Amino acid sequence: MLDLAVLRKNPELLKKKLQDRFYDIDVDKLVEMDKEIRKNKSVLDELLASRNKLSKEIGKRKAKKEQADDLIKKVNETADKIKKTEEEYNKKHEEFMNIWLLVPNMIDDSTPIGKDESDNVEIRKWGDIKEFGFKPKEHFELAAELDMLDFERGAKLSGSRFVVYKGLGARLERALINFMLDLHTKEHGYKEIIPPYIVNENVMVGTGQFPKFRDEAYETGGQYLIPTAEVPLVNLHREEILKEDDLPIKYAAYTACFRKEAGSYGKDVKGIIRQHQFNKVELVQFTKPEESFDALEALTNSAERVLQLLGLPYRVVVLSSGDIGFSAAKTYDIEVWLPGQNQYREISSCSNTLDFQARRASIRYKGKEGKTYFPHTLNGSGVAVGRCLVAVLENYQQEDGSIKIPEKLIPYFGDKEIR
RNA sequence: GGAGAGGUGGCCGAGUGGUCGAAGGCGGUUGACUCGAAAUCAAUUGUACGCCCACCAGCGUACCGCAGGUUCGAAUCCUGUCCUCUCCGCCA
Repeated sequence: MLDLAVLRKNPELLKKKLQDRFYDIDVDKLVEMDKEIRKNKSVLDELLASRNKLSKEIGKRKAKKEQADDLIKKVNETADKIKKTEEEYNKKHEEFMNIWLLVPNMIDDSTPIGKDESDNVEIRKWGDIKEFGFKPKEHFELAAELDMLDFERGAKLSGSRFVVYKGLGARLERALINFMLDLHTKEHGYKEIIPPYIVNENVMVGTGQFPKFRDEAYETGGQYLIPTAEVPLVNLHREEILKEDDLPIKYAAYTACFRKEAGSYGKDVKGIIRQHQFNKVELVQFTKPEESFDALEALTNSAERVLQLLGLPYRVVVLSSGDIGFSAAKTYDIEVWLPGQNQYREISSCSNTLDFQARRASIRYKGKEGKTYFPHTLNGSGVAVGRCLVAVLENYQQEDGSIKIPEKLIPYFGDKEIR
């Protein structure tokens, strides 16, 4: 949620920012609605004030055992008007919020303007792309030969886009999770969290999934399966006022994630690149506003270190205005090199949402002088575990179809190779 | 799943229809004392929205889990709902 001050003081800026994202929202109408709501509020407050005053007067008279019928009559005359004004105010306010919650964050000036992912800008590359003396296979071919992934049985149990990890496949996934969590908690200063996987509706609103992306979420008994640990981690401090000294707060969590992937029909149908359920290690930070962009760099670097230590080549791109997510002002995607696909694929997405989520979830902190502020929230994958497993398989495959395990992962995996 | 108790400000805790945004305590902040700290004393200390002025400030409204209702007036009464705790049952 944006600061209403933008709407009141600089609607032209908001219009431009929405245009950059190719959003079609009637800003003038919002300005008009906001004005009307404030007017209503003033009228309502005055009515209530006069009622309160009279009621107190009645109380005083009754205490003195005096008649107050004339005052009661007077108050009763305004009762109808108060009710009507209040109802109208509530209705208008709700109408306004229904639209306001659909307004995306304003992109930062460093976010390139562009219509989609083809306008993302490469920032840097890391690692040497290995020359194979043979045609590298895709991960699902390798996994099939090594009996690591079972798509048929995944489909039997749960339908398409579900998979069963088997044997060394399951072990490799688990090793990656532990490796990542240890790295972030022991070396990057994150506190490990195991959050609930099912959350309430307002929690989904807090991080920006709802109301706009309701179709993406699995619902269960009026609650929702988390599409990312970002949701419970950011909302951990919803409706709280933190202390300035508490910041920055850094959380890391491994969770399964659940997404309906509506609208991605026909995309990535083979393998585990796009699943309804997948594992992810997530990083979240709460920072002071002036520190959030430095924190975004640090958070992205922390995610990159996972790939560096595993020896997986990648590049970092900054997302364009047409590709960036709803809540983010600036986002770096980390794309890992997949030799089997012969292309870079997203393995992490690191975003600064500024105070957008903090406002939605009502997360504040009290500064040293006693004023309350909204912290900035950041989130990033550190990294997507399934896609990381794909990257390990494809980058470390040998001509005979076996997989070498990256040096740093061996203590976690317990073997030097899979064959 | 059954039975009972309870949800009040950062925390503890009083308050059962009227000057209660709410006693008291703890904590926080500021000042005095002190070379400094502790102790002590004094003052101050909720959130959101709106109005007004932006030097400090000031005014109004709402909020005592949440949503309704009764009433001139609700933290207090009524209804619904959510949550927490205790005991029993079940269970990883």
